[in-house]
Amino acid sequence: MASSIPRHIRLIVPDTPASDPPEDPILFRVFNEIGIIEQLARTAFERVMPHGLRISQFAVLNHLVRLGDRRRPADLAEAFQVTRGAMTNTVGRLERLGFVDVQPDPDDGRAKVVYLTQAGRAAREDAIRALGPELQSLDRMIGTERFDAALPFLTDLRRVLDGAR
Amino acid sequence: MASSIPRHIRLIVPDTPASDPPEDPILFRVFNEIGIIEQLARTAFERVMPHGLRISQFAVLNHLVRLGDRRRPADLAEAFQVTRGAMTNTVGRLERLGFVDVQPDPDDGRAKVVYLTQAGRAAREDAIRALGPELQSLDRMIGTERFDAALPFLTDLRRVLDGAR
DNA sequence: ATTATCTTGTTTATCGTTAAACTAATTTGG
DNA sequence: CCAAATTAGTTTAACGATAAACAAGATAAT
Repeated sequence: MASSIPRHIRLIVPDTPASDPPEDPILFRVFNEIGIIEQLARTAFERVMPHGLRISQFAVLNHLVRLGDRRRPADLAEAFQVTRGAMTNTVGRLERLGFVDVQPDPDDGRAKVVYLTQAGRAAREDAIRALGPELQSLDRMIGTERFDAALPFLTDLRRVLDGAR
Repeated sequence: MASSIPRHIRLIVPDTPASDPPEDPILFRVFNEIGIIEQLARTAFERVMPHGLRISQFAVLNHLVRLGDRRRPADLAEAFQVTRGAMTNTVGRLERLGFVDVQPDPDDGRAKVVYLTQAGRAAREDAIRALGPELQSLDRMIGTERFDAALPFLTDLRRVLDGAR
């Protein structure tokens, strides 16, 4: 068995000499890759992100610019599939950075409403500019078509996982 | 503009009435889905996992069973693309659970070697059994072929991201 | 040989996340 | 109309991860 081979010989003898390495089932492998990609992408993006923005914070800024601000934290939590506690944290940090303005909801005493500030819009532009080269490089190395082709699968997988909660 | 519509009317009036919602670039959308999937899958799996095992801990157990134990923590960290600090934590927890045995490496005074215990092998079996229904359900809902089709893209994407560190 | 460099593993601080417990406000049903 | 149930947001504890600084052993170079 492989684990009884002395260390200094293992540099020469391959790990699984006779038989192929036993493969994980396909679903394992897919989720494993997804987990690693998430980690690598997050750290790569956050490395170039301006203002010390995290992906989660940028995502909220981006959402507010694209779909309009005046959103309640609960709606943002829903949109990003995170707990409200997580969104409390994210919105609080954006507020301390001066990128959003949080007001009580005049129509609902429990709720708050999140508004973008001009600084927030600018920060989002900065972030998109900073992310550009990184994304372009990935686009060149992989090919847009393959991202296009993968999206429906990922969307369906997300929907199914989301439905099963 | 949409953001000036009173709250009680927004239930009737769609968010983006005239124009379609501006779409994020395809790469954004792919990474966004991947991030959400990672989160949902991790919590779904850990909910059914026995012995309070985390995905990261199960992944190490599984790796040791499949590829053989007697691995150094640095190699495990490399294999899973995590920092050594993270692996110190994971291996330490597995050790406290009695699922691995950690010995000093006789060939290298800096290093350690991780061995599986019988309890570790059994725990991995338990986990695979517990994960079964969850995975089968996903398989039925999505279709194995689509997982097969997606894997090469994910593997390439992971490799590119990994190479760009 | 000795020094400089690299490598292994740990520790500390920081972060985002979940889960669960909690407060306060709104909505629903008798 | 009022009690019960739901909803919005916060807080706390636990966890896994990164990054950076560190100690100690191994390797390489001169």
